[in-house]
Amino acid sequence: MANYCECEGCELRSLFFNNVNKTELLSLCTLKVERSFERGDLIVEEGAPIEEFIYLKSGLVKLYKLSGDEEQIITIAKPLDFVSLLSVFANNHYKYSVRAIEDSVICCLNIQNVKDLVKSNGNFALDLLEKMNRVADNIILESLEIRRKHLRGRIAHVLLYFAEYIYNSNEFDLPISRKEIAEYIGMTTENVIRTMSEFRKDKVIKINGKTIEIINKPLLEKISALG
Amino acid sequence: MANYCECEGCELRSLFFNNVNKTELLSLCTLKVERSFERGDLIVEEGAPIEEFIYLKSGLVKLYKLSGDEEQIITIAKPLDFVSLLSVFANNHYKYSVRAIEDSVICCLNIQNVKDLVKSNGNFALDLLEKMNRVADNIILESLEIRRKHLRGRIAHVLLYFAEYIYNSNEFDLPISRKEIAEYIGMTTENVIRTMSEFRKDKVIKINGKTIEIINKPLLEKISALG
DNA sequence: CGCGGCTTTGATGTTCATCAAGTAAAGTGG
DNA sequence: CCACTTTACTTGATGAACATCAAAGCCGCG
Repeated sequence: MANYCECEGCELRSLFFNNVNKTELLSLCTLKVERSFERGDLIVEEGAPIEEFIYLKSGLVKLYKLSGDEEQIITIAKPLDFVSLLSVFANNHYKYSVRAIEDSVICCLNIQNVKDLVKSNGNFALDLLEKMNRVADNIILESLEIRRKHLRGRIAHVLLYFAEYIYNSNEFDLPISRKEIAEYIGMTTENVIRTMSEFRKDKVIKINGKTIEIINKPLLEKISALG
Repeated sequence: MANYCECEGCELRSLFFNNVNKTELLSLCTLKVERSFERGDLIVEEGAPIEEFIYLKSGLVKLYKLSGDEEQIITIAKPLDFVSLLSVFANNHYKYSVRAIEDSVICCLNIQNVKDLVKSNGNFALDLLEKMNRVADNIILESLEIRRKHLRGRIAHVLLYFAEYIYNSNEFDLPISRKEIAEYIGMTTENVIRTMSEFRKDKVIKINGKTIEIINKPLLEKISALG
C-alpha cells in the first residue's frame, strides 16, 4: 500500500483534484502513467489518436502545428498550463503536436477514466471546465497581443514572457532557438536575430549565446507596449 | 402550462441539452431570457460582470477585444459557435465584447443554474466540455490559418469563410465593413479594399457595394492556400 | 575532422502601412 | 425633402517594415 497513490502528495493535485476523494483518486491513479522526456523529444504528435488525458508535471513544452514543412508555435507551456487539454474532449485525434523544450515529466491518465469522473463528480467537472476555459483564454489573448505588435514589440514581448512568466528572473537561458522564436511570433529568423542584436546595441539586453539578461526592463516594457 | 418550456422544441436544444431531462430543463428555462438585438447593437461589453450563460439562437455576431482605440476582431460567430462561452467559467468579468452584425436573438441562462446542472448532471457536463473545446479549437485554428497567410491569402480566406461557412453560397452580402475585415485579418482598410479591387479586376469576384459574388472559386481557393 | 544545423550580418527587393485626396453612401436636423 | 455632416469606400503616391537572398563564422556531433 506504500505507493498506492503518489498523486496524493503531488503538488499538482490541487490543480484539479481538489474535489476528488481518495477512492476516486485511487481509481484514477492505478491507471496513471508517468513519462519522462528529454529536451527535444516529441510528446504528442499531431494526428495521433487521443487515448490519454495528459498534463505537464515538470519541465517546459511547446505546442505547435505543422503547415507544410513549417512549424507554427501556438504557445509555450509550463506546468499549470497543462497541454493536451484543448482538443481532448472534442476530437479523436490531436490537432497539435507537443515537444519538450526542457526535460519534462508528464502524467497520463486514461481519457475514459477522466470522462467517467466528469460524469460522476460534478465539482471535478466544474473545476475542469474552469481550467480549460482559462487555458484557452490565455492562448487566445496571447495570440492577440502578439498580433497587434510589430517586430520589435513582439520580440520584447517574448523576452518579457520568458523573464516574468516562465523563469521569474531577468537572466535566463532561452529554451528555444532563434528560429523557434520566429515561428512563435510569425517573423523570419534573420529579423529575430537582427532585432535582438539591436536590443543588445541599445543596452536593453545582454546576449551570450542562449543566455539573455534584461538590463533595461522599463525600456523593454515600453517597446513591448508601444511597438 | 402551455409555454412551460419553449426550449423543448428549440432547434438548438440538441446542442447541449440532449442529456438534460424535462425536470432539469424546466428549472433552467423558467429563468431563461430571450433577447433580440439589431444589427450593430452591443450584446456583451468587455469588462462587464458575467452573470449569464449566453448562446446565440439566430443571427451573426462578432467577438472582439479593444486595445487602445482599436478593435481586434477575434472571430465571427453564428449559432452553434456559441459565444460567451470562453471566459464564462474562468472569469468573473468578460474579456471580450460581442456585437450583433446581423439581427440576432440570444438565449440567456442564469450562470449559477448552468453550474448547478454541470454538478448534478454528468452527461451534460461532458457535452459542455466537448462543445467548449470545439469552440476554442476553432478560434485557435482560424487564428493560425490567418496568421500564416499574406494579405491576398487572408482576404481570400475570409471571403471563402463567409461563402462556405456562414452563408453557404457563392453570392452573399458582406455583414461587415471593409474596416472590420481589416480588423479581423490584422491589416489596413486601404489594403483590404485594394486587394478586393484586384480580385475584381482579375475576375475572381464581383463586387457591388456589400454584395460579393465569387465567380472563380478554384482560383480563390488557390490564392487562399498559397497566399 | 567535416558535415549539417544554428547564428550572424549585409544587400536587395517585396509587401504593406501611411498619407493624401476625392467620391459615394448613409444618417441628421431643419 | 434637402442641405449638412459624418462615415464608408476608393485610388494613387511614398516610405517604412519586413522577407528574401547571399555569405561567412560558429558549434555540436557522429
